[in-house]
Amino acid sequence: MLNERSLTVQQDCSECPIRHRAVCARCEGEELDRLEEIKYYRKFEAGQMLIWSGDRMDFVGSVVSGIATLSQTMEDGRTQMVGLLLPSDFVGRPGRSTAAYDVVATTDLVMCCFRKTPFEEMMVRTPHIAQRLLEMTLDELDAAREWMLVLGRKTAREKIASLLSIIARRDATLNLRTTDGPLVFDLPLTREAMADYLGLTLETVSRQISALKKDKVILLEGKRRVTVPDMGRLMEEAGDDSDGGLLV
Amino acid sequence: MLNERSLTVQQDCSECPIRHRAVCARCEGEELDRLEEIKYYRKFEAGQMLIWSGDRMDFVGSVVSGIATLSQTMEDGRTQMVGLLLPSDFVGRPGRSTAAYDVVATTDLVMCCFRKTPFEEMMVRTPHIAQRLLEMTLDELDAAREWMLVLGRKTAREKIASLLSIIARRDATLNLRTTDGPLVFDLPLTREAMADYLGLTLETVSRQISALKKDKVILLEGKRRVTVPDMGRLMEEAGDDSDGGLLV
DNA sequence: CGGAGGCCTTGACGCAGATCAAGAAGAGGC
DNA sequence: GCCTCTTCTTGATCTGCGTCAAGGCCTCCG
Repeated sequence: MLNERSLTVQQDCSECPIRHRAVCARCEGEELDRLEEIKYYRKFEAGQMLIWSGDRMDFVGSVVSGIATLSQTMEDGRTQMVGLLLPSDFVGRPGRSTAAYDVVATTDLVMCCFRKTPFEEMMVRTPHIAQRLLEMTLDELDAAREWMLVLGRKTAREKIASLLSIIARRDATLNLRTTDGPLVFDLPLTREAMADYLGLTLETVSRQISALKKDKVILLEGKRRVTVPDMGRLMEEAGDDSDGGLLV
Repeated sequence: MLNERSLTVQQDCSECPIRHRAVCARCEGEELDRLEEIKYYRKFEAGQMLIWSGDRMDFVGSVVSGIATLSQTMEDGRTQMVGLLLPSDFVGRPGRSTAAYDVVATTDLVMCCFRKTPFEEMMVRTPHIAQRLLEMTLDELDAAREWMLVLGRKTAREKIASLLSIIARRDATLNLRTTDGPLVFDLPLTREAMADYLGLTLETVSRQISALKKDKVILLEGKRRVTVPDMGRLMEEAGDDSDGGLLV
């Protein structure tokens, strides 16, 4: 168990892979220099808990690489994932001192952190940061609302298809693929994490994935590698209009 | 049917009931004067559709009085409410030209509107607006995530209790009541709207309300007037910790 | 090589909530 | 007053998904 280990690495902002999508995207010149001064990196291992709901938060930051999940747990153990944190996503809330959710790394993870107080001070003086953060927050709000429809009204099969199509689309944009060929990607989540995201049990997730495979909507290679031969078909299964996909 | 009727009224910002909670909350002096210049009021009737998902949006604004709902509908008619708009809540998204959701007035409604382009221009020059909007958006995001737990993991009874406790708490803060006496309030939603919010059918909503009444968790006077004799009890039924309520 | 522990799949069964259906309770309108 | 329309309640039945249980397939480690 290397639990509390969080390594430090260094990197120049100008070479940062999330430079133009993260909270710093609009900053240039002096603003960026100032951010560069106060930033520091932290590295986490797959499975490690970054933040416990209710804990004091003394930093905020961006995911540089890897994937983390945001989730809530009830006293009796029922848990619901409320967000998926991908590279460039922002963690923490300026103006709030304790964390509202559990944050767990599902893969090895690198974060670019800022101590909260200096960051908050900077936000007041640097409108570019607040503007970008507003834009990102509005996108997250849209994603959360889209997900409310999934959780509230879709069947188990539609839920799985929705999740797969989101991951597929995201993967396609990250890797700059065209959407007309068959898509191939790896599931970044266990069946249990998928269940927590979708409001299902892991058995139901497994059954529905098997069903989609049997019906040739997807192909599986091992348990994690998915091929989508026809994206339109998958989106039909998700119950979405095949034209307008709102989510990132 | 007085469908497209939208009356104009006038009011001074200094006497506005939402002056200190809406998007304009942080503005003073010249900033407020400028906002006052470009604002205009619109009035809608209960049941009227303010905005259709996909429509061009040429304004943004704040709910001054009344209640509206934000919802999404699938092609086959399944609908999910994704937000409840109360006085001071903001409608519309700067930087986006079409509406993402349907907005419907559930009671008579007054909105304080700004044409989108002038508002966007003002936002760039007036950090106080963007700051306040960021704060409000973060609150909404928290509310949406809280609701994801309700939709994904709670039972029908817990869902109803969750909704009632949110409405009760909200009503208590608006009317400055203490939380220890019995609370009385009117449901602002039909059973069907509650079902759309909770991801249930209206029959299930009706049955669970009857069950909570039978178990003396709530008392009913007519179909809409609710009394909560013991708020702690209601929150237990909602599956929440009886101390920490995160929602507004 | 064999055993242990994660992760995943599949089957059998039960139940919470959906669906279908009938009718009650109000609120207007005439 | 009665009629109509909307909203709500309640009952009977059905079904999708949860629950419980068994076992398969990895990978890691001795």
